[in-house]
Amino acid sequence: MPLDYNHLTPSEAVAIQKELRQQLDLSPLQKEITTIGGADISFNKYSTTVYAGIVVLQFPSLQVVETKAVVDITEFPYIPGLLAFREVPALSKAWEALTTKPDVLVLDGHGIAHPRRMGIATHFGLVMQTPTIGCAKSVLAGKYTDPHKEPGSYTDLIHHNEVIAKVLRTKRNVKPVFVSPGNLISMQQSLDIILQCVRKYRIPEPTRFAHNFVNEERRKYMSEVGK
DNA sequence: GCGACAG
DNA sequence: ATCTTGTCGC
Repeated sequence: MPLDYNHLTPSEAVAIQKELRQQLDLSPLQKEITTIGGADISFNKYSTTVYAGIVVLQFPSLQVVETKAVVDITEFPYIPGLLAFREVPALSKAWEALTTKPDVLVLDGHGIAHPRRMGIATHFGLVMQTPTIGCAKSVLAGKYTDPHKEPGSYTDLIHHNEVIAKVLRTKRNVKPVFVSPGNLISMQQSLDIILQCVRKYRIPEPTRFAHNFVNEERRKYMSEVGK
């Protein structure tokens, strides 16, 4: 049965995070990576309709092999620290619809770089029992010093004396991105994989493609129907 | 109590 | 996140 977090109160959501967290496994992924996925959500401001999508790419060539999108309704609001309760249900449906489950999935948001180590990538990885990586565009928790300006340089994002993410400069003269493991993968592997996914833009290809894809789906759906 | 705060 | 064209800067 599909996930339904719609009628949860924030404190109930936090309780679920603390429960799920006990199953977290950040040991190195043994399997060789042949495919990688990118997941994202798009929606119209003030609307509860969300468009969730996942793009599967060949790795390391990054050629797209499959795309899947679903339209869903989300009642849960955006609350910093509880993003997963708003987006994971819809993303799970897109995941189930995939013909090819990627070896690892990159989500638009944090993995363990979260106040309770339960960012959206970690949450999704625990619920779906699959390897995930979080790649966020801004920080939610922790402190860091700016990485050098050379592409590929990085520093540590630290929270309560723990390294919770790598602050990575993907391109010259752009803000860094925050890479952290979600579940079933290590911090070092997460960083290595994301580095191999950087091409011409600041955002690594998996999430960049997913972002473009869900936006296209949203506009297409709005013109076909009217909502 | 005050400030911060993924998408 | 989303609404949006041109434009300043490396």
